[in-house]
Amino acid sequence: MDVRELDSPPDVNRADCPSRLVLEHVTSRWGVLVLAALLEHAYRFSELRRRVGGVSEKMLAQTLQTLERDGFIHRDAKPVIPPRVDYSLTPLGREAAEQVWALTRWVEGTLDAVFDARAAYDGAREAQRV
Amino acid sequence: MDVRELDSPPDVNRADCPSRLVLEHVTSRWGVLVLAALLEHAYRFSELRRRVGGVSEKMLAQTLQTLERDGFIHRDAKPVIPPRVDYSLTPLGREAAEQVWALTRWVEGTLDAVFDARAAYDGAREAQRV
DNA sequence: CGGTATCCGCTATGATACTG
DNA sequence: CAGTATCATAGCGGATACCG
Repeated sequence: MDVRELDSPPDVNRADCPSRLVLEHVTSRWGVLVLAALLEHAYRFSELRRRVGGVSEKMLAQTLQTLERDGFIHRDAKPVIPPRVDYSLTPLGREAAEQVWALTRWVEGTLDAVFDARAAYDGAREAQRV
Repeated sequence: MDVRELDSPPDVNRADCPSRLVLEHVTSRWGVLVLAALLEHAYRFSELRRRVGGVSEKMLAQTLQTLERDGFIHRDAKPVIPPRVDYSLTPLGREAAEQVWALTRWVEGTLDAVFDARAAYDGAREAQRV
């Protein structure tokens, strides 16, 4: 990975860059949490809804559809009554999930440092205002 | 405008989990691109604005303030006329930037697979509708 | 159970104008 | 140059109701 590659063909810098969209799908508010949950094991719809705190049916369905369409999630709808649908990660989705999960863990590990930084920032601002 | 936010107890699954917020800061639309740019070298405000395609002054300022407050970015305002302000990564910010940059590169590398998956998904839907 | 359809408020984002 | 202030708007996300 060479950062200098960004210099001339800065695709990521174009507003319509397609990778930006995929990135936003996997790093979206619910995308991160869904991927993280499915890293454990497969989940049914309502299980997933309980597992991921605070997500509405609509947003869960939407997130799952987006990630399924991108090839990150496999949807297995069983033709039984009552309906049963299992969601799991595809190999591609597992890679994605591991990346965002690593990032999540890193963030959690640096939370203390972030809080310190915020306190320093806010403190400096407060002092300046007086 | 107050950059500060409310803090709350841990657990990624809770909607008010603070790490979720930090994660959203670094993976935000402009956060990703700003961090990636600063991975190269320090930038001035307007340089950064040109470097990151399509960002408004307002959003760039807001993104920089948020990331500065979290301790990811260092702001160096020189008391000269005309004003000159340099932005660079802190050690913590460099770690963050490397993570999101890795994720970005991974996404770019899987774009073809994602497009294939989308074509298959859309094709199946189309066939089903007929 | 596992969704879809509809309405709607809120916030993130953006365009423009202005300031130190 | 490096922002801030103001206003306008699109679309994210939630609540609710309904369907197979």
